[in-house]
Amino acid sequence: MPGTRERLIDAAGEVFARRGFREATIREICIAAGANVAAVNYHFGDKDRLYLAVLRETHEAAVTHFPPDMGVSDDDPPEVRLDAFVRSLLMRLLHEGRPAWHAQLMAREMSDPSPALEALVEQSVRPMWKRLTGICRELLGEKAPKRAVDTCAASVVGQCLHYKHASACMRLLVPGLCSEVATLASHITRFSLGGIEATRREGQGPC
Amino acid sequence: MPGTRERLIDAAGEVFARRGFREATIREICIAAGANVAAVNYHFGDKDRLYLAVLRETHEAAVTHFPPDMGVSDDDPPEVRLDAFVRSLLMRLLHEGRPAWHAQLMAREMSDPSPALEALVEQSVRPMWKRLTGICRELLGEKAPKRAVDTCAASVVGQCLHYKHASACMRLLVPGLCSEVATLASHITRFSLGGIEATRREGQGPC
DNA sequence: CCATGATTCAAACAAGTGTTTGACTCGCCC
DNA sequence: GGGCGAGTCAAACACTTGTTTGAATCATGG
Repeated sequence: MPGTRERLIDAAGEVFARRGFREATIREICIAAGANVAAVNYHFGDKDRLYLAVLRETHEAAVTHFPPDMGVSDDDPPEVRLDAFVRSLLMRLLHEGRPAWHAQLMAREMSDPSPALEALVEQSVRPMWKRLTGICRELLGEKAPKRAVDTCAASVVGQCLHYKHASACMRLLVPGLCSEVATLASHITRFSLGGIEATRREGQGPC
Repeated sequence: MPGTRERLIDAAGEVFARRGFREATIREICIAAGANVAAVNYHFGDKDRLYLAVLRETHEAAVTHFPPDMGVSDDDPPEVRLDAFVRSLLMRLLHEGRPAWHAQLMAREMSDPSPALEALVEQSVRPMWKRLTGICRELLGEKAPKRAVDTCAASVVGQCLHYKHASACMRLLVPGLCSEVATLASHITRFSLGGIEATRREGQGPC
């Protein structure tokens, strides 16, 4: 049985990912960790610093378990790297268990920011964003305007995050749609490649 | 000066849209409405029924102010109707003020459901979903599998909702991107038409 | 074995929440 | 004017939240 501090981070990761920072209660976390309510204050100071510790802790677990490049190299064609990016993000968002906590915490921070958002964006989100915009720029061509690159990247991550953010609604609307992650990833990649190609053609003007 | 009941619904619409059902407090709503805390209990019974009243009230304001067809007819080509759908949804989500409350409440319900989600889906979301899947089916061709129709529709609304759900994050990532609604709508329409076309080609298999 | 510091515990605390109460005010009809 | 019902109000209630407290327990080195 690991120490109380580790059990608290484990339990807090699960509860924060499932209920969000505000909805999660220290009592629920401590019960799940088999610890006393005062343990959080003793080991971390307060709820905020426990949350920051969880963000720091889960970051590594996420990148090692779901490498953002999924094993493809920077020399592979951008279509392959886009597919790897989508597949990695979707798996992080929809998987269950510890390695998925970090992406789910990021998704929650986006739709309901806590004071930790800014640090989280700089630490975790911006590197992924840079990777994605790099892929998009390659697909759009070097002379594509920055705005086209950004909106295309937003379209890609918007499709992926939708299955997390609106999962409760989608389950009611189209039962069973969110279950097959691999199929969803294939669709999003194909859809996005088509969308990026259409954006590229538009930028070149009529010919 | 309208009656207390009307002022409460007005204030509650603004507060619920901005803070969500759980984060909004009766006291904040009552102060904004210039009413006593007991007024909610007197006029609506409890917080839940005030929330339901707000959902009912704002629904009409939304559809009359931002008609989902934006004036285009069912006989217009599906490309035009898709553009109208995207533009209408995006304006609802990103505008400020009373007519936008309903869409923002829907967006909040999706990412953080309250007991009212199911009723809201049946009343407001499913009709819009039916309209969108109809457009997608037309673009994909009649023999397109149901799953392709659903995933394409999800890709379209996912892109739109992203600018609402992740607005705090996107503001940090790409300042200024979320400001020009009309440009965003044009991009999403073009991107989606390209994505749907790619999905259609895939469905027909190699030729 | 015991002293000392780290850790745990039940209990309490202060602040905030939705809700209820009972007195009070106001307008209206007989 | 008097009674009456609808509406309003300050105050309190019951409950949950994060946090603190001070004693009890444990572990470890002398």
